[in-house]
Amino acid sequence: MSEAEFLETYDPARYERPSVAVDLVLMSVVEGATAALLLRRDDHPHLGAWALPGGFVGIDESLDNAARRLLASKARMDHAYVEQLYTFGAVDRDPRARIISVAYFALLPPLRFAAALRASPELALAGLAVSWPGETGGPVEARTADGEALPLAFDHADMLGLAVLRLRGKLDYSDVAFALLPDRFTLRALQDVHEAILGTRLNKPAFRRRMLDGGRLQATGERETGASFRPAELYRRRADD
Amino acid sequence: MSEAEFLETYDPARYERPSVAVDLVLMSVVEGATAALLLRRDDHPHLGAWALPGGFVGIDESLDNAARRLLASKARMDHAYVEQLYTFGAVDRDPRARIISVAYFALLPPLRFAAALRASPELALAGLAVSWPGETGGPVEARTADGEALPLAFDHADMLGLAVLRLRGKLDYSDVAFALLPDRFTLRALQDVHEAILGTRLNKPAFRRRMLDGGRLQATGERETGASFRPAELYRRRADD
DNA sequence: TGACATATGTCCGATACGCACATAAGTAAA
DNA sequence: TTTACTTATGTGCGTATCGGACATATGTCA
Repeated sequence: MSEAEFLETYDPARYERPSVAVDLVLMSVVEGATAALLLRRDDHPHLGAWALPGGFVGIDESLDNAARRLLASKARMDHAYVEQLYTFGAVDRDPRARIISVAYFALLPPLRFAAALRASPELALAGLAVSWPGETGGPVEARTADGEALPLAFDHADMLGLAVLRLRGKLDYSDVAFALLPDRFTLRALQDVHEAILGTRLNKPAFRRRMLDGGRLQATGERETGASFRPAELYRRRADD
Repeated sequence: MSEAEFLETYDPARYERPSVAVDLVLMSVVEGATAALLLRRDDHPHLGAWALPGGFVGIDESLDNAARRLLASKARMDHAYVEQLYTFGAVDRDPRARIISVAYFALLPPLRFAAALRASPELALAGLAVSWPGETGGPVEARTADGEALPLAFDHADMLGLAVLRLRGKLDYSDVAFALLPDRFTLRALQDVHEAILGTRLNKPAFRRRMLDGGRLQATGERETGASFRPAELYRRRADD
């Protein structure tokens, strides 16, 4: 039997299949704290709770493309840093049906994040309240700017927790921090991003040394404007070799 | 409309659904090198190529349970270290149909690995030939003990590559190395596991200091037997506090 | 011109690591 | 019994890195 003949006789309908969805953690650092964009559910289940933007994966669409399509449709964004997080497959995670969800996260610099928020009025900004230190892991709460807790739908608190955990783990050896900053930024702004993600304060001289010796930064010779004190030099991410 | 009423009217069949499978990287360290268990395909597609053990996810079965079920059925094993790796969702990754595969890896100590190999004669031991240094990432080749390359089916070379990458990344701050060793082991055996995973040689006194100062080891007072030279002390993993 | 706030740079002590080397403790051969 | 041999175990030293205190630089603003 040739491969072509085999394919004609293969019947994938023999197995009952689950639905597959993608959920998207749209992250940024706003005023020194990590934040994500949430959608208030106006349908059952979890009516009134807050959920990550998501949608079902098309039958002719890769997982990565589904994530990018959601990024474009929910946040009117392209060219963001997008990475697959984890796949959630508990049987009862969605009471409607058996739905397996592949969680992705996307990193947006502050201006794009704010623009996405303006472009889609149904989106709300939620600050992430991480109650565990370091790389412990666990669910993460969402709060309004006033500190009010936003109830999260499904297992989305776990998705937020994994996003924070992944960011913390990749901070030292990848370029995720740069994806959360404009093209040009000061070392102080870079340190603010690190501190927001890690949830700790960092020693300033040591941080500067580490970044400058790391060779991933390039000085522009320009300085920030608008400061009422000595303006800091602007750096950009060095192009990959 | 109550949530119960909503659920009655919800129709998941509106969307055409992909099949969801789990593939399992059964890993160990054998004779100083990383190895995995492969299955020779006797069906189309990729007839004759080598594939990871895998299977479809039952409609009433969580992803984690599907991975454990495969571990039990393919390797007659339970109680192994099992962790989700990544979900592969390219549209054309399987010519039969749209099949999304959630890759898991399981870590087996050498004796269990050999027992699984004996218990399932259709399984073959494949050495992993990692052609990239450090945390670069990329596909990984499988070889027989003679060095002969085993052609891999589907995107399974990428799954093997991700398993190696994940192991390298977690080696320093997690207990994955202990999952690849018997209950009692010498520092030399622990170093061999580290070197096999990292693909580099490590400095012996520095490695010993790092492990002993790390506080995750507990000396047993016993010594290895059968060596024709000074026997090393046996350690065990310290119970979590 | 001087106060002020932050940026930038320097110095010092503590710690971790690579590495060379010394010593210990078994087996096996002389 | 003694000696050679091999690996385990321990020590000392130079180097790199980091936290932290401190000094200096450079802008705005009164």
